[in-house]
Amino acid sequence: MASRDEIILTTSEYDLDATLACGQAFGWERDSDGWTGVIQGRWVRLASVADGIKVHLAETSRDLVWLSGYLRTNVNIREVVATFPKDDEHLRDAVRMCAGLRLVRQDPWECLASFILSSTKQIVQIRQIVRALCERYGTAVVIPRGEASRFSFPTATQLAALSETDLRACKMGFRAPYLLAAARCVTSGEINLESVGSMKLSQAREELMKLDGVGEKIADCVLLFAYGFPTAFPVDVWVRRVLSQFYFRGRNVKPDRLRRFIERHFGPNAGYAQQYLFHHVRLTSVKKVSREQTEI
DNA sequence: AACCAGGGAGCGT
DNA sequence: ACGCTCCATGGT
Repeated sequence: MASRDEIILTTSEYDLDATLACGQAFGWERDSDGWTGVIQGRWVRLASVADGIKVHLAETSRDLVWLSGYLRTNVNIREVVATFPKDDEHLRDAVRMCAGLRLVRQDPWECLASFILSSTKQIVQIRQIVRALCERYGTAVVIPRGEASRFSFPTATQLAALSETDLRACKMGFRAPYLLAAARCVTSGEINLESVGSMKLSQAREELMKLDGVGEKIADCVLLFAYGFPTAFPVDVWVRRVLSQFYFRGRNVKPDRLRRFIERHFGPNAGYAQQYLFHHVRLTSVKKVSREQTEI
């Protein structure tokens, strides 16, 4: 049968907006027709519909495993949430407020590179840097007639051939040497990103942290957002703040103690819990700021 | 205009 | 182990 370029990916309890805008992936662009992005070199536009996600492709595709694998539409989010600690009302509130927020499964190199660029940057800026990087050094993908051109995220090999000055043209500042060195480590085989996925969590974290510019937080982001380690738990300023507020009466908690609390408290899907807490605190914080501004 | 951003390296204690 | 400063850049 003739395949069409528009399909429905059936799923439920999937908040596409929250999922693609929450700061786990930086390559998605929203317009009035939905979210446009590139997955494994394929242009795709996604939009929420009643029974799932409407998928618009540039080229026909014999199956959508590459897409359902990325979006993790087969994950039963209720089963995930059911593993959260029962007596944690803060987490329950966060889940309720962020219903439908999901974790996606990104390409390891793209995720690693993006989060190397993320340090001390706001999410909007990270998106800008990533876009510049794709447009300058990525590869144009096939797009439907009339659509704006899009580029895949540059491979490690593509970036390894560049200079630090080339990268700085994308406004990444002091992160440029980190990204360049990482690209060259991956290209030379000094680090094997594929092998990281089969390691134990602690070993995988150590492996990623061998890279200059990759500390615990960035390593955990890659382990959670690309490799799908379910207990990886990135702790950034927002998460530190919300954990302190919810579980330590707002006290400043030392890193070691915080790490032990996380491992004991959140259970086998701690990474999802982290994302709910992160998204929740950012939503409430942004709301507070805009309210302050309108009241003045 | 000043402040701060999904951090990390390189120090010193 | 913790705490501090610096790093480059731009958005609110």
